[in-house]
Amino acid sequence: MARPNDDVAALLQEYADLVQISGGDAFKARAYEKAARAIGGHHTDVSTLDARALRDIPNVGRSIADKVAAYLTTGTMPEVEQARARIPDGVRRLMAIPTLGPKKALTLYETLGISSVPALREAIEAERLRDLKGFGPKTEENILHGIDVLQASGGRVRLAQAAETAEAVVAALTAIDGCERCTWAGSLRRMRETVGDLDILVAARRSAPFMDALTRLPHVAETLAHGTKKTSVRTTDGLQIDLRVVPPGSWGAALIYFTGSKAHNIRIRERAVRHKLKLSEYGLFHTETGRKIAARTEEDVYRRLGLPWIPPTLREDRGEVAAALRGELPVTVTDADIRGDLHTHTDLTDGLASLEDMVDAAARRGLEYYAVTDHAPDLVMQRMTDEKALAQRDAVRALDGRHRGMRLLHGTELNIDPDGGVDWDAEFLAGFDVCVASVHSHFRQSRDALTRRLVRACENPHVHIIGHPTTRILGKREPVDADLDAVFAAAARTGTALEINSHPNRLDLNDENILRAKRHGVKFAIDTDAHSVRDLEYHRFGVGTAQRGWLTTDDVINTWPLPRLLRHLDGTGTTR
DNA sequence: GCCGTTTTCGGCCCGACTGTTTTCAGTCG
Repeated sequence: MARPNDDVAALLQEYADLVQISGGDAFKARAYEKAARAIGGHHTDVSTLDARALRDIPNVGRSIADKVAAYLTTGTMPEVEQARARIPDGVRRLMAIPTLGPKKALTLYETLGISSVPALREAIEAERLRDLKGFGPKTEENILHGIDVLQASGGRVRLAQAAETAEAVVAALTAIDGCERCTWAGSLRRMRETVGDLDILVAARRSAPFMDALTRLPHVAETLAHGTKKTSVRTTDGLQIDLRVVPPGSWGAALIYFTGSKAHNIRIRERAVRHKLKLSEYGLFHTETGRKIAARTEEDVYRRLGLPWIPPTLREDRGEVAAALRGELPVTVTDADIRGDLHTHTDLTDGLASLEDMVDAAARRGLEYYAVTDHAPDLVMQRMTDEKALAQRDAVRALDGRHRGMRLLHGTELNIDPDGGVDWDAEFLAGFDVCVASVHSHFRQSRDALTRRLVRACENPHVHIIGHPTTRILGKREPVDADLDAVFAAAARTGTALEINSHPNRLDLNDENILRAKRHGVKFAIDTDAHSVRDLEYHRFGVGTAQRGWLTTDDVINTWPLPRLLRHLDGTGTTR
């Protein structure tokens, strides 16, 4: 279901992992990793490119280009197949456990025959790792904890993957004769950060063509159920898709029902009962007469319940029904409200695309301002220097004006050091239009130290935005343990915006933290943290998350017109 | 395996932290 680029990227990454595990040339593994990343982030669909054109992608040379071209024709890559035959896939999956890399994975496989995450947990609990060289008690503890982190996402997939699959399914089903309406519902429509399974809804008079079509879609691995009202399949990447076909007259009621959340549905059903009505996926009915009084659209159903239409992202039973009744439903921020991006990278540090390509792509997206914020020197591996930063500033200034209607800002993403300081002194920092500051190291300091560190970063007058404030990575790294209320208070006091990082692996701050921060009076920046042209599309996930946090345009600084934004940036860091 | 060139092979983001070990390997960003 994935796009060809992602498909190929996953395959190359898998090969890189297998090379690493089998102790192959580390530089070869690195080369495959770089090619995977380059292809994953490449803007054109690689299935439209031949071997020659593939070689124009940076870090893709003759060997990989030929392999990819052959794969796109034949559907297999022999080298990967051979590597798979030597090392079970479960061994590779062990590497998904934080703190467990290729060397430990191979040791576990070779000495104990462990080739799955559950088997590893069992082995640790049976104390079978005790005699293994290089595995002490702390390592066991870290692995067990890592498994917990990994499994906390419980088989749920991230928003971007779910959205991509859903879009493909909806496109396929919409093309079928007799399709009156088709969309996704469920937690994807509510934009939860992870999605357990996809709910697809079709309005049509006959269901069979849609049910059949679903089972025949590419990347469908198995059919779990096949009926007239509901069909369920599982994709090759393990995502379950439930399709329901409803009569067009029930569309609105069904959409509400299958969008959820369950708690929201219970809340509005209770309201129906109090009005002597009954709400189901088929419609809103008079309890006594059984007469249908609304069902065709969501608006109709909500209206007959005495409510305005409630955006799906608010339907979590967090007080949205009460707010709606008071007429105080927030007018939440939308994709169209986003005027700029204040956190992006280029290939000067770890981005994939050049400054020019990123800027052109931002202009195509209709942004009114765009900040380039490459990494600062303390993140040593990025090899940033004062000279490079200044040269980039000249390049940014020179490019400004290339796209009428889009203003370029030169910024940086600073590293918040263990004490809360950042890379450059005040004088140098003053030269940037916008400074994002983020934690990139020392994630496991004490709660007090982390809190002080983030508060101090907020108090730095040159820091405008705290990037990915909790540093969590879904399924990989837990949020840092800081007193977030203290951080939120400091951010509000100093006018430092907190980022809503839109990358689907981060979504940081998350909805619940946004709600808390907003109560402190914090302002937010919804940024993509784009490392490639394609990443610029991630804004919608950040916007969805912001909606779930009840944010309006007044809360989000990059929905503001440029003059207001610049005034705000000028005043940041001073206590008001 | 890629890149760049000093065109035919040498260098490849580099440093810090952790845990295990007793001088360093593995993992991470």
